[in-house]
Amino acid sequence: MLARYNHSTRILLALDCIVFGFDGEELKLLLIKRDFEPERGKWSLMGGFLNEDEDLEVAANRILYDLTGLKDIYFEEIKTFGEINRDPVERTVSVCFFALINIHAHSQDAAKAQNAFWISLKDRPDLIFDHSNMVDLALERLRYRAALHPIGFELLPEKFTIPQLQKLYEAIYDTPLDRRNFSRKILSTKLLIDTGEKNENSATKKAILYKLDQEKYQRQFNAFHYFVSDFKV
Amino acid sequence: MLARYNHSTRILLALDCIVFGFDGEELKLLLIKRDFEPERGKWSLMGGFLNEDEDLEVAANRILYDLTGLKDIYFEEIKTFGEINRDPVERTVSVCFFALINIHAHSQDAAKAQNAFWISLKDRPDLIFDHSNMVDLALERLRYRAALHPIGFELLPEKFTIPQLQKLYEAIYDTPLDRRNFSRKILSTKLLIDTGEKNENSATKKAILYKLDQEKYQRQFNAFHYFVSDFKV
DNA sequence: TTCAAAACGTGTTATTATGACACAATTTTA
DNA sequence: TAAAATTGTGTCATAATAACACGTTTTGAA
Repeated sequence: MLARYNHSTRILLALDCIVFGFDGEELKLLLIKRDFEPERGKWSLMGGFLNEDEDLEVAANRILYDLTGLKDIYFEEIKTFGEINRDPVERTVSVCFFALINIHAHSQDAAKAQNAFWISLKDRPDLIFDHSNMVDLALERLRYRAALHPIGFELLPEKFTIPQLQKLYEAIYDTPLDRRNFSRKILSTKLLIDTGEKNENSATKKAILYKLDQEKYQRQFNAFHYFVSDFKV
Repeated sequence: MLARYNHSTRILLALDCIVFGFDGEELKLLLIKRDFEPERGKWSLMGGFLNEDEDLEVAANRILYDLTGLKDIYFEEIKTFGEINRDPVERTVSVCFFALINIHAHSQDAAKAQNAFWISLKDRPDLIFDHSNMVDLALERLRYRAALHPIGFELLPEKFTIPQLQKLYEAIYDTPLDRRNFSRKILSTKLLIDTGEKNENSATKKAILYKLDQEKYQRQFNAFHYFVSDFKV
């Protein structure tokens, strides 16, 4: 054994992830129906432990990949939960983060292997440990971020319409938004490119399909936009 | 030994804290001149290890108390740093947070006991490990938060003038602000109460001393205010 | 074939917020 | 007593916002 610090407490470090998805109508969570101990049969977030030879960020990507089959997922760290008794099995400190994915793009097989299911936010069950608190905080953070930064696009397919984007924002904030003001706001960011196509799935007037200007998105990511202008955190 | 998870990796968990202070002119950091190993003689952030019987948040308060003699300090978690080789002594994951204190209110004795000194942000030395990255991130986060939330008050004494507050914001963003627009902005929040007193230390026109409307501050904390309206994150 | 219903795209207007700038008042000191 | 520094308040043109109206496209029922 090499040199070590003279401090006895070494702790199991977990990561727990809130995965948000959007089906066009509602905001959803990818939750695990546990077929393993502890708390078998109950619902929880997807999680895992940090390995000895693994960066924390690498571990987060690994856990997301195991759950969704996707790489390069958008995620943000939220908070590290470290109450003594948060895990009844053993003292565990958990680094918690949320991820945004296109609900139609992930691997069904990967989700199935983890016994994971999409659950509407409005129907969310009680979760084990402090996972419900984590979801509360994730939702708060998502609202905070999405009000100012264009992260909502991460939840949509490559091509999307402005009404779809609006429905997403309405789902995130659980509030109706004015169609005309929202459209003006979004278009003023110049982040959207008209693909020339229209949404053929519509039963009424077909909406214009846009795609994100990826280059401008990366460049302007940190500029405030106030997507939901009357939103108070 | 009670039940444990079947996972071998248990890790030393550290906390590192960026303490910001403001002396009326410049934004400063409370840094440690290390008289202990490792990296004796170099500069670092104040830190410590999480104890077995201690909540993470309690540990953060303990570390801040040991450094400043203050309780109920304003602090926010920033990020958990978990790269494999971030600490050359032993794998250590560090929960990093920043704190804001009134530079004149803390205990000189406590700081002296920790060999801590106030260093202007502009003169900041290289720090050990990844502590310089932590400071960068803390500053970014402070700017982000202070642009939208009235946390700047945490750095000032109980009674302060609007010009003092403006100097603080100018120090945080390292940019000049328009005196008249800033004043209008701040007063429009209705967070300031005129104490009826004036700043007797001034060599010219004495500015009005205000105090924070604590009740309204707590209530409105999460409302956006855009204190620095042309600030881009 | 036509018309009603639903959803989409764009425009108008009053109000408020912002950014740039001017001027008068206070205090100390030369 | 006047100059210099600093503070408090005001103005104005422009931009952003919130509330609201109208015409267009598309489907499907009459």
